[in-house]
Amino acid sequence: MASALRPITPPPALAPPAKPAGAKQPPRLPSHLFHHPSFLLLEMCATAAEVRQILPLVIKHGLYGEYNYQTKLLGLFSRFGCSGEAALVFDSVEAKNDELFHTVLKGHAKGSSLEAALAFFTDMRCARVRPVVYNFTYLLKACGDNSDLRWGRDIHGQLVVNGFSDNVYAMTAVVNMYAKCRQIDEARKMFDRMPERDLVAWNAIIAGYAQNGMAEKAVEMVSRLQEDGQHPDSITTVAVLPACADIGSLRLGKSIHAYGIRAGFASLVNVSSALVDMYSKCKAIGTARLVFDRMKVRNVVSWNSMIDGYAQAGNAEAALRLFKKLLGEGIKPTDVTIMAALHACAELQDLEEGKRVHELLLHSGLASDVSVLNSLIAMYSKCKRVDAASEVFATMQSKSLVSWNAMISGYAQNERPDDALNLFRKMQQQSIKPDSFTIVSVIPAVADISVLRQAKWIHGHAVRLNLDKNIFVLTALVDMYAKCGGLHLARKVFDTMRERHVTTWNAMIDGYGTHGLGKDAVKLFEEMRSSPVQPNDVTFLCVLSACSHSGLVDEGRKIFATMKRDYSLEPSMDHYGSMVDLLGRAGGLQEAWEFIEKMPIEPGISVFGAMLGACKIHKNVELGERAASKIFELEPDDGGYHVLLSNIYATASMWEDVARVRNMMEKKGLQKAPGCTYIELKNAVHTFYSGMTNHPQSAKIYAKLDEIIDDIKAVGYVPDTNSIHDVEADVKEQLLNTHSEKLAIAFGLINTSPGSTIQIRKNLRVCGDCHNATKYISQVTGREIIVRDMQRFHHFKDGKCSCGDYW
DNA sequence: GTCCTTTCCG
Repeated sequence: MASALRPITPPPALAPPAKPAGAKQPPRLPSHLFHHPSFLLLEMCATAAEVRQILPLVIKHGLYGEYNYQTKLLGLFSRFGCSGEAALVFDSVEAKNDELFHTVLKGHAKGSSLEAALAFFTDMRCARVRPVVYNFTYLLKACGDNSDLRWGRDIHGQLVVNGFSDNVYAMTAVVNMYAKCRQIDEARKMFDRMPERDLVAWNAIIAGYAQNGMAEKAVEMVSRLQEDGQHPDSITTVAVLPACADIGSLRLGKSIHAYGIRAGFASLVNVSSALVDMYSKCKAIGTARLVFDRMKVRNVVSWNSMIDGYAQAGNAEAALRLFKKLLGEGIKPTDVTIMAALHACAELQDLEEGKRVHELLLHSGLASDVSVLNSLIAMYSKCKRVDAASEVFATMQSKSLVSWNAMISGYAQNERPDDALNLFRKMQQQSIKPDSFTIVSVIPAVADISVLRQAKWIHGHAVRLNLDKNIFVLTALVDMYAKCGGLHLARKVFDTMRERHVTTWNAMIDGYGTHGLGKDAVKLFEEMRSSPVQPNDVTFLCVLSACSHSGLVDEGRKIFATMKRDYSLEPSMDHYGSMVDLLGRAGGLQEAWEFIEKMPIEPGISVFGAMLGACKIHKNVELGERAASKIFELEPDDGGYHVLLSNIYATASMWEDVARVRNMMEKKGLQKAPGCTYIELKNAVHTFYSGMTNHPQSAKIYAKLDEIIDDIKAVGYVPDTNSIHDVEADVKEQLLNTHSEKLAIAFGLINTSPGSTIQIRKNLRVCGDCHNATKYISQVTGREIIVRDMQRFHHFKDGKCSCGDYW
């Protein structure tokens, strides 16, 4: 547009002859001659800057005093939110007639702010100008667009006072306003009160239902309008198609498509775009693409519908391909385009592509769009770049609730639970009220910290916010309680739920599994099979790992077989890994190896990893070496697997091989993640590393540990020094005795009252000697000790562990 | 001159 304005000199043929300085003004044009080029240019203006560019031309030709020009300029300035300039023009008009007031009001209502429109409306009433119907329709539209229910009601009241309550136009606007302000029942009430309803009124109520999540009602109203003797038009179609998508009824969507074809408007851009959207939301992405490809005319909404359709369907590659095609065709992306592209980058965890979209966004004029920036936060978080996300969050000029939620979720997903919780507190300090998304984002952070007291604290928040009926919140609570050691609380929440998602069942089954209650996991899985919700691929991972942790080999085998047979689910690499774990852990190393050889897909790292772990438990050097060599081919730089292999050698006292692996690690610069154990005490989480002496209570802790070790030795504890070499026997013992698990337990014993449960968390797998020692400690102290490690829970009580020493 | 399609955080 700006470039179209560059030659602001009118064409010579129409330009008035140049006048020497001091010559008298050109004669005023009669008002019907407003087709002067400058008037046309004004009509083309899309920004205030463009109007200002043309204004000198208007003045130069003495047209500024023309009534038509004044009206036009007023309309433009008020539309572009330039109230000062609008007031200037307005004041310069000598004889202000009603029409002038109406034009200005329209401008304000259509383009600039609702406040400006309302203020002007008040001025207009003060000037005793009689309002007309479309004053109200414009004002109501502005109220609806701003979701301003209070002013909407006010204007509705004034409309009634002025006697327009039987006017179809006015009442349609009222219906629309209430629907946009999410007062769909009130909208319906007004609709029912209308003395007569034209198609536009019907369309308004249909769209209202569709936009308020009442898809069935929207569909019902389409039937009613036909009973009323009217015929749905293209707008009806466009309004009701999102409702079909909402219901997920392809059949219904197709019948509307067919109607559109019969009625001859199926190929309109808006209808086709809505069809693309409907088909992709009804999981018929191929049909969506077919409709899209057949479109003769497409607008950016058509592209957005298709791109987002792919992104939502999980076909991120196709989404990005189409996004690039859109850019290639020179179409200007909108906020929705960018959001869909970012969504696809997040899904693929494609940071480089994500950065390119970010770059594009900076030059697109959408750089301060809150929704787009929220998507950017999500994209960086999913690509494991939470610091980049946090930078976006910090520099946003305005934030919405979604921004806070996205950032909290980003921290929670990236193992930064403390940052997630701090942000959750901060938003409340700023009086921003959390919603169900916030709670669902914070809960995994609490689960990560694994402190039951905090779990109850966040649950309390959910209750106070009245969000404890939300199925997503409840599912997150089930998962969290299980991960915080409160398995019975998880089940309690689970049992109160009237509706459950597949993820709800998965969380509970996995909870039983990680707590070593394999039989309960299988039982719940059977219950699920006869429930309305059917298992998915994740369900099988949960139940198979539950079987594995409890040694339920036959059950696991049977369940694995049902996967494909009963549910047509193709086992993934992780499922095969679970099966190898199940067989191998139970001692069937040969069977596990044969299972790997018979796999229909090329076995990957998770499969050999499970094999290696089983070899460690059952001290099988030969198969362990074979599994390890496969792993090092696939992933040469993982420290954890090197340590596992070296431990297998150590258990077999093959010290030269231990040294060889350690050497290899050193050469590759690999390190074993340092083991550490967390324990919470009075709102603070204490972290212990092996051998650390810089804790304030170190002296007391080591003294307590000495005392305890003596006690447990007296009842039969023998330190397992097998895996240590090259040092004297007493040093070996000393090394074992300073493991982080033991330090944390000693700390717990000192600082908690006798008889209370001690709960700790280890970042890696719990060590064999510590596991054994903890059993004895539970016996001699009469304490219950709950240990969460990387994989599962161990409940120690009266000298026994819930895992049955099988982990 | 009133009605409509694509949207971020589980």
